[in-house]
Amino acid sequence: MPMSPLEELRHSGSHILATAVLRLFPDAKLDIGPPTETGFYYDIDLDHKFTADDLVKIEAEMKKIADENQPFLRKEVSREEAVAIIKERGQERYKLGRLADIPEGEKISFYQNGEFMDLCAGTHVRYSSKLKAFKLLSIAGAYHRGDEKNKQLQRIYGTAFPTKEELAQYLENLELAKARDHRRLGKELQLFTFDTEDVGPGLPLWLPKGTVIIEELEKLAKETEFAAGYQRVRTPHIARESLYLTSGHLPYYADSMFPPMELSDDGKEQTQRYYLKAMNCPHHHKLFGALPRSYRDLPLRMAEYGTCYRYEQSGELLGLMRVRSMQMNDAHIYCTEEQFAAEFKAVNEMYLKYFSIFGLGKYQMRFSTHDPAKLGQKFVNEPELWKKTEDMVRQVLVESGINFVEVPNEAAFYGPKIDVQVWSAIGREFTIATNQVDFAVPRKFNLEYITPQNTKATPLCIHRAPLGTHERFIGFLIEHFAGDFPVWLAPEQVRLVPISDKQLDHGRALAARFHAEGIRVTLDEHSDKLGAKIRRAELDKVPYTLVIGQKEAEANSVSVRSRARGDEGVITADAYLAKLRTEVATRALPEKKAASPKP
RNA sequence: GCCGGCGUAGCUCAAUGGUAGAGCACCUGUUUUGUAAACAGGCGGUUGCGGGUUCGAAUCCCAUCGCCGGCUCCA
Repeated sequence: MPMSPLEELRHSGSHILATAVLRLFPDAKLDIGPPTETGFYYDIDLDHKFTADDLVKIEAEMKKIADENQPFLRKEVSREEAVAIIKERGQERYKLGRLADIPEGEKISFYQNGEFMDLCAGTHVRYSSKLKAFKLLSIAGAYHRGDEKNKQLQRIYGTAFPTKEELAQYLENLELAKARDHRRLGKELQLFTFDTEDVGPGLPLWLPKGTVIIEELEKLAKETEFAAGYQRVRTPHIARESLYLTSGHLPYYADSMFPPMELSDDGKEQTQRYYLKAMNCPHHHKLFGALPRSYRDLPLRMAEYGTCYRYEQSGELLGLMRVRSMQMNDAHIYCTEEQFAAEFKAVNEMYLKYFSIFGLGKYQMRFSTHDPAKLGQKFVNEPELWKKTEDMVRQVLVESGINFVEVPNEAAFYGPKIDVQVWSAIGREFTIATNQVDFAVPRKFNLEYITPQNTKATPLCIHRAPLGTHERFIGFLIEHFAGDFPVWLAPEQVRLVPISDKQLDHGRALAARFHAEGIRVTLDEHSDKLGAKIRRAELDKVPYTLVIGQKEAEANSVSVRSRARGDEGVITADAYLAKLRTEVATRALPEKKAASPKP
């Protein structure tokens, strides 16, 4: 596959990086150095631990190599010659394995620049001097071949662009992305906090302002689900071990669950194990099974914002995006095979409706299927059901005209699924929502309904969570909107700013009125100058600041300053309230489009 | 969990072996302000926690917890 010019440049950057590393550290053993979406890296095995200082030196050496204007030369060789070249260069530790990956019959090529020669399919820029705008960014550990059983190598990341201006722009964007990092904004805007000492890592505490967002999201979900014929249920946060043995989760996921609580009843020898729930489905299955069900009850749609706990590995925690306690926009739809397509389609449509509410334009639907080689291990051993349900899902996707990519070997153990991936402002990729088919677990729970023929049948189950978890979804929204939430979600919708203390009483009366209308309003009572109060409101990212001076107080009007549009002039308080009510009720998006940058 | 880096006041940061400091925030007073920072004073730290070296440790060493950048994982 030919590389794009940018990929060629970056790939050449990684070769030049390797050239420089070998000049400075001749003992380095090279593994692999490809271009990435944002730059390039090279994986290196070396006893010496690279430091930040080393990066500076390596970068300076790379600059020299670029100035040497080395041509990149391609050389095709036989497998035997390739082995000889690798050995001659003392790079057999990883490169022989990489050579073995090249299928018999395929061309084996090396690329040479200056004294450096690397096993490489290509392609490259013609001369090293093409590499003008580049920068080494970081050092990280990376397992050889991405397998944690293998040795961990040192990975040096860098990036390169055709021009210095583009590089500068990229680096500036990285800085801008930091400013909209949800961890930083969450702290600045007082949305949530962590107390890693006494509460624990990965366990977010929601401050009142963040809780407003949670409750607005739940309101949206409840309205939407009610309209779509869902029923709400509630279940406990814990269950006995047997529940997860029945569901089959325990053998697959015990490592990801908090260790069980052992309870002994009244000093009896026998103990009971309780687990914090990591998923809601088993509880919901119990609810389905709690009553006799008829085909007339189907499709039965059971919804709950369920709280789950997952023991994520410490290194995987990341702000709100990866946490150990989470509340999920969960629901399970029990239906017949005939109903499946319509239900699955309706769920996808609900996703799209939500995405338009949040102005989420850039997303990717991933259709995850099973791997036949792993039936009975990673996936339940039901080859026919896999095929049947995967065909059904694929058909719904195609019929709905939804763009998707199909990824084998990533299904849930109980059936195929669709994940919705989005990209955060920092370019990180997240699964924000999921929609899964389950043809296996209902049977384990002996879930049945009576068919029109008075026989018993097991329903299919659709697991779906269009708004994902509060934690991840809000983390994403913070970055998506850069903290400038639409008015309906904004923790503080209106800030009243009196020009002087003389308008304080009027301000209090107005605040009380707005509050009585259900508006989230505050009054700035500081005795600062107007400019300072405006600044404070801007920094707090309040969508509307209403300035009240002598004139406004007398006319019962307000001077409206919109965060998105600036000074909008004076209107009566009544007229403003009417506009605001509409904006909230329609869940209007902010006018200044909060773009979420592409990865 | 693994590799590397980093933990100083609510926040952003300074102090490199010799008395822990600044700006912002907060509180008080003065000011009464027309669309992004008025002025003055005050409060605030067992330098993440625990050991060690030293006459003396924020600073050096060990251990531990946490965070950050990646890797692995992600129902």
